[in-house]
Amino acid sequence: MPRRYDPDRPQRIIDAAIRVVGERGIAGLSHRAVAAEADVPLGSTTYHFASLDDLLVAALRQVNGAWLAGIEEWERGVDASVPLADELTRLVEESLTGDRARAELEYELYLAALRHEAVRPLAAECLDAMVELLARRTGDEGTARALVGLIDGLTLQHLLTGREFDRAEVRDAVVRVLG
Amino acid sequence: MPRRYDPDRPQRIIDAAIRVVGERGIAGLSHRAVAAEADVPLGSTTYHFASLDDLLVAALRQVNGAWLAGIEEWERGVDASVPLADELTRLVEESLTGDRARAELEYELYLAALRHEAVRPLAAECLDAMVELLARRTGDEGTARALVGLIDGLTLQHLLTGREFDRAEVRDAVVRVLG
Amino acid sequence: MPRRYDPDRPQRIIDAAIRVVGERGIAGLSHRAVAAEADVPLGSTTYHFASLDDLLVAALRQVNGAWLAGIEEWERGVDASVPLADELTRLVEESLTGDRARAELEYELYLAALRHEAVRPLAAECLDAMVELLARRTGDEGTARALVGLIDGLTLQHLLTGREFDRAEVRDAVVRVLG
Amino acid sequence: MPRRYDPDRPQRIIDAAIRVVGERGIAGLSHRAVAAEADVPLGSTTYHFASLDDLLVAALRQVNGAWLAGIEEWERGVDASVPLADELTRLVEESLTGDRARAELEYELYLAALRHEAVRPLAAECLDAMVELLARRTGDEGTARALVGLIDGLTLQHLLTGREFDRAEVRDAVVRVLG
DNA sequence: GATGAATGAGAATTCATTCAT
DNA sequence: TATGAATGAATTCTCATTCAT
Repeated sequence: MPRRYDPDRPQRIIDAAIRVVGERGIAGLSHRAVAAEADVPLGSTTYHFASLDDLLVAALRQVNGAWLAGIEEWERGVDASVPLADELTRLVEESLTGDRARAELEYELYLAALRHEAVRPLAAECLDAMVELLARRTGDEGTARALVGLIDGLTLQHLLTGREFDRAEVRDAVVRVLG
Repeated sequence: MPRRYDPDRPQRIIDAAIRVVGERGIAGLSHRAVAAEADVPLGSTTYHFASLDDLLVAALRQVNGAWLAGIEEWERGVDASVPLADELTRLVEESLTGDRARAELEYELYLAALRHEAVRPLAAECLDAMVELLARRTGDEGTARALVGLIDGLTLQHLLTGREFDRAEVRDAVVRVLG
Repeated sequence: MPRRYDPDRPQRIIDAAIRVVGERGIAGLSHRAVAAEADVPLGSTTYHFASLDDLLVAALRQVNGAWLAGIEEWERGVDASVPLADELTRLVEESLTGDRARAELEYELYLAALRHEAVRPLAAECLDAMVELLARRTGDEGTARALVGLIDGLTLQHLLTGREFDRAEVRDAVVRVLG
Repeated sequence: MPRRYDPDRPQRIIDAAIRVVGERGIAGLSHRAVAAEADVPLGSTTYHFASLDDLLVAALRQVNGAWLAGIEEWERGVDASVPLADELTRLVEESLTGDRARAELEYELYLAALRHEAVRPLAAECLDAMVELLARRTGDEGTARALVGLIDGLTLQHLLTGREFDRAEVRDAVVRVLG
């Protein structure tokens, strides 16, 4: 087998890792699985990412980045003439009715951080960024934090129970928290 | 070595499994680890629980039961003369300032449910029970669901960021959701 | 492949480990090599000896035992009418002109103990046993220790330089240490 | 990154290799470990030393050289008015009470030589040099060889058993071998 | 000349599960 | 019924060496 010159192999390994986590969860992440998914030799994954933790963090950092970009795009698209509650409800709805695998991936990040020391800063960073962004709209950090909590909690409920998304109910709760 | 008469060995195995999950997370659950923790032969764990999933479900079912019992005890102790928001804030505070390992264990249940088909009903049951219980107080399921979401989300925030518990802030959010 | 009932498999694994160390040195000891040599599955070696250290210690303990038995046999065969120096010289000669692999194995034990925490007690035990045994003949521990040192050092010299065994020279040195 | 002009990089790699062997033993020697310790790129170690054996031999040759220099310095410092036994005892004492890591390193050379074809000449050279040097004092090669054996054997005993250094005992043995 | 990248082999362990006793 | 033994697959990680740049 020829030795391929492959300058963005690290990036391809990260992408493969994200797909693996998306499909099998963080518990299913392994050097082998990633190597197979990226179609690179096993040793290549450990060459570029010395430990599985390194790879996990690199992958989650990228997921985080994409998530933050999505949020910021949402913010830029917010219509000032529409109540914030409507726009937030839309955000939740799009997250839930869109790619379920992606939503699961994002929440798996949160929960993995509970056990994974190395992942906690990533999750915290995500939370903080979301709070800060919402605080710019609400003018009040406490309210922003409550909103993030509410949204996260409701999203988890839906992911776990499979209940249908109820737009009015979510909107109503958001309105109340906004005060 | 005499074959000991040991009628509650299955229970002791479950208890050991809970300790193992509490210490190492669900990813750290293994027949071997449980057998060592319970001080029973390895074969005993597979004899009483044919697969690791069976053992995991049995353990989580027990954790759930204890959690529900705790909630119900909280409900019985609720002072009708005190605003519900105060009692709920106290509930969150006690969960966060008490045994962190226990809180993590409960949220790890959520994580497991995201990926583990077999665990999802347990998580859903827990959520539904909490909603039902709160609905008895709020008189309204939608509000109860929003409350549960808010509480879960805020608890996760605290577990992940390590931020200090801010009683006034939490209480304020609960008050708003209660309407 | 049928699951063989094989009650003395642990012993066979130890024997295989000794052969492996004999042929490739302690650095060449690996689960794989032992499994192949013993003709058992790889997992079998780790089942019976949880870590490679465990296996190494078990193997060296057996080598030690055989060595001690050899020394004790030598002692029982010592002819009281022959000067001790002659009998000791014979002991060294037999060790050097006999199975070179065995002699190397025994000295590798000594030297491995320098780095291997787990092996040190074994080497020390061997040394102490030899000293005690010789002290019974010399009546004096200090002399016994010097004798053991001399014998070990000369043996190493021969193993390392490949110099021919010079009976008179060795005997002469032993005589002097005996005083 | 500029290509630095670094004419004694090979020497720095050797020094790093000696430190690695000193800390982790010969079994712990690897290109990677040396590259990290010397703070040079991995490829640099294989560029200057084509195989790991080459590097090991270069490192041990240097250790040998330092050891021989130490012995020769000892010889030059020998006080003719002091009995040779006293000076030899001092030599052993200094080796044992000084840097234990250094003493271990020197005896690890012996271990390596037992198994490593390429290292044997180095060990033999060391032994021969010491014998020759002592023979200049004793006037007799056989006695010198016995002395070297005694010293090596006693040193090993102390390294392995951790017994306290007993000056009188060692001196007594040396006196006897000197005849 | 010099070096980062690449790779395939092999290292120790862990493990769920099966099966003979 | 209960359990120690057994096994094969999979785990992470390390490594010597080669090679394209």
